[in-house]
Amino acid sequence: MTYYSEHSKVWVSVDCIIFGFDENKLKVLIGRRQMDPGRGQWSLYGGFVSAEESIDMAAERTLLELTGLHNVYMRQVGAFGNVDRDPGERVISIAYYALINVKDYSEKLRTEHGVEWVNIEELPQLYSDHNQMVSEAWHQIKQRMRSEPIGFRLLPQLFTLTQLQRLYEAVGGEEIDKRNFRKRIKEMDFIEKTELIDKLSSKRGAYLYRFNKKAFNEDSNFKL
Amino acid sequence: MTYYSEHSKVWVSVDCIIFGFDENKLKVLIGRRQMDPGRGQWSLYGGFVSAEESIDMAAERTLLELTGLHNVYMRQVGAFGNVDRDPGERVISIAYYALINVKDYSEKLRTEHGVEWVNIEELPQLYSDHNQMVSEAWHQIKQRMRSEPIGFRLLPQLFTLTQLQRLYEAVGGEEIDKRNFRKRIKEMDFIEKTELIDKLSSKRGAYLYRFNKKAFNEDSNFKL
DNA sequence: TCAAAAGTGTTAGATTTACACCCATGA
DNA sequence: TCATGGGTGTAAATCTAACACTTTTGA
Repeated sequence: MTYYSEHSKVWVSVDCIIFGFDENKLKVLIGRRQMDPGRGQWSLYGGFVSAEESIDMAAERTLLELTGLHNVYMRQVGAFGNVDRDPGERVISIAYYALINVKDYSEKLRTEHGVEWVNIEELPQLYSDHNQMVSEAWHQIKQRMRSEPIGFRLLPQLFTLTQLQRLYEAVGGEEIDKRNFRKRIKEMDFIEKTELIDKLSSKRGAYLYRFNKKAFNEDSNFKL
Repeated sequence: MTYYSEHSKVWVSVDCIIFGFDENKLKVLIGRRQMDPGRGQWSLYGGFVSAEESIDMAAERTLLELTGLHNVYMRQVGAFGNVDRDPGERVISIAYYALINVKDYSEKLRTEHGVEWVNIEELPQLYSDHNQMVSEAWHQIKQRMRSEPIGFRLLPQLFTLTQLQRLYEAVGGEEIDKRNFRKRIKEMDFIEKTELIDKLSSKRGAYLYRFNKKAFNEDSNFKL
């Protein structure tokens, strides 16, 4: 308290927009808020930033606490700091989004925490300014997914081209021409066709592909 | 202190990356830090967020304090929150960038505050993580200037096409073909040619243009 | 008279978009 | 046998990028 003691401090929290992709829809993980004020309202999952951790670490810790997952793709959305954004106290919150494969999140843990995957187009009203955070995060991944190969984080390691296309359609919010899409994919050598065939989603079966991160780092140019 | 009292609070500050354009260069306003720790180091201009103001208001207040300017284009860059980013105490800082016309900032006020316009390519080492803030802010305006007509904020109301081109070159960091540039400008009807001629920067003289905001809002499609 | 900046069109190449049919299989 | 999703190529249109000379005028 030596330098800045004449200034007042505030609570700082992090809120996580956890994106998943399932049933051809972009989903967000939300739950009922467990504390006052606003107990019982739909909400993003968040937590307070403690004195000994960076804001990035706080976001990672919060995500880990909820999902048990490490090494997740997370990026900051921005700080939300209206004075009355939280109905209880003055809290500044920093939003982060995370991209996970829904299959990596155990149903058991999910239900234990009482959170649910909800279609991003059908979100209920959320606590505080959380809807705004989600919109902003969605906007950001829309942009970023065109120029960086981050979409794969939302898919299993092996995926079909149709799955990949549906993902891009769900995030971008509009249909994509199948042939044009596949043409562009074929130009990216780091999206590798395997000899494996997925028989779950069609009778004929579809080739499974994988994203080769190492090949991407050498070759590295992505554009969709 | 009723709801969240078990959690610790932190100081939150705002730091302003104030961009200007002069002598065909993108410039940033920096000054010598007036307080400990780090007194005397080159630094962005900033201030603490008080309990009664939003973070956006804190940024506006800080900018007003330094420049006397209202209604400036300001956007949040993001939150910077490493534990030891500030050498004195744990402070989370939210960076904002502002775009101003250097002519709108009186030399008198500027010297009173002891700040200077420095070419963004030639910035010295700045206090704390301020260089990182500047890089990130620069990156963001580079992106945004291609899709939104915000560059005009850095120019006088009346400007020549060469000035506009030099601005885009300075921000983008690469040369632009003159004819292609002017072709695209001509397609945007909200960039209006006036009958006025600027004789300062060339012997022959160049037509002055103005950005018509109202026309833009009706017509509205910008791409550079 | 010459240096310095203003102003002006065309063309080749690259990129983007639109579009329709056959294939393989399980039910 | 038929409904379902998998897989494939071409052509027109649009966009982008490259490029050079004439004009004006103050010094």
